[in-house]
Amino acid sequence: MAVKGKRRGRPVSSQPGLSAERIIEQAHQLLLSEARVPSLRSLAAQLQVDVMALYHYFPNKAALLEALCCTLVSGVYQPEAGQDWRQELTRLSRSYLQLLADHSGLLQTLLSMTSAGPAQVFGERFEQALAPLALDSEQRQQALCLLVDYLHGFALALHAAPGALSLEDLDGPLGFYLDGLALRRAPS
Amino acid sequence: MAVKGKRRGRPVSSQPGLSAERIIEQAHQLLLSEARVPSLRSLAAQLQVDVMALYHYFPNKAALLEALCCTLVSGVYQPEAGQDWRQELTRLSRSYLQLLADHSGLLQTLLSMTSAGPAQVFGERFEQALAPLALDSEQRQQALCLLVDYLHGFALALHAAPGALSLEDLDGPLGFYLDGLALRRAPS
DNA sequence: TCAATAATTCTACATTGTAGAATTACCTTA
DNA sequence: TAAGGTAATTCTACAATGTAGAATTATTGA
Repeated sequence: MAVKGKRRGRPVSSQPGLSAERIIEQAHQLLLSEARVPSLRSLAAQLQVDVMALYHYFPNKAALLEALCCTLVSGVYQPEAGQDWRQELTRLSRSYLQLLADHSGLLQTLLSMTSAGPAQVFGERFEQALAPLALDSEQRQQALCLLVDYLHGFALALHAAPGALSLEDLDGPLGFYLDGLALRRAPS
Repeated sequence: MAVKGKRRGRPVSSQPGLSAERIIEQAHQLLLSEARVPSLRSLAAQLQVDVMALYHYFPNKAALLEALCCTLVSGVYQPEAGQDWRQELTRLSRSYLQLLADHSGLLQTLLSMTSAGPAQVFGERFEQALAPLALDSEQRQQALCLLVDYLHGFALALHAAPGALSLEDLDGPLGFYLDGLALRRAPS
């Protein structure tokens, strides 16, 4: 079914028309307003277009969601050099968790992307924020894994049991983590 | 549709018949063999029973999966008192992660259960393993959150990008975490 | 003996993602 | 300028899924 007996076939190209960008933007809005990944049908309905039109721009739903994920990197905090590393790492973590919480339906997609996604960017910026500590590369790697997977786990908990947990509950464990990092910088 | 024109209505009670236990056990086997949560139809097919028969034992699929989760607690390592806390915490974490990895389709269910599940049990046994450290309760709580959510995040990554990650990749970050804990026990 | 209740199958539906074909507009080249 | 190819769209259809509701048959308690 379509959007109400619209004329079939390619439309005249005067109107703005469909585009990958419009699709993604609309998907993003729906994701935020419904707080879950929209069905292709509801997405198509919002765009006043037949479902199958979406398939002209993306091979399948997963690809569409990946594309959406790629647009989210701007929400990841960019640490400033020269600032307190704890503060910068806290801001970075908060922004990333906020992003995950706002798009919790995308967690799976997020994690299955190997590059160019927010997870990747988080990793890069983590390194920047952590530079002042001058840890060796192995420790940095482990610290990153611990933090990023922790944040993913936190987001998952937030998603699975909403109400039982809130963003503020990040502070305690994050502080604990940061303390551990700090102790490591200055071995007695 | 059923299992091929089986006689309708309640069956004679000589045979073993269906039960919540049989359903859960079969679901568990399918979960392991297909490496994903089975559909109710495939589950019913294995049990040679109509799909709707399952609804006599569970109000819905989520409840069935929760019940399954409850049977998994036996897979969580029980720390022994008097042993090295690092070793015990490592064994505990490994066993829990293994459990999560073997049942990754259940992550969501796992986290939405408020009690009696493996997550709960992990928490309790974490406290036991950590007793020798004599941390104050706030630090214990933070340490637990950090670890458990980390493990959930790790399991999610394992699930979303299989092949990119393996269980051994736990060791680095876990060691990092344990070092942090150790530093905290003996403040200089 | 008979009514209630337990355990089951059958039919049906809404929702989802997606394949394949038909339709119409646009663009290039002869 | 006509024709053939390609781009962008709608339509129809299907399979998979969870689940509601009713029909059917056995068991049990009064």
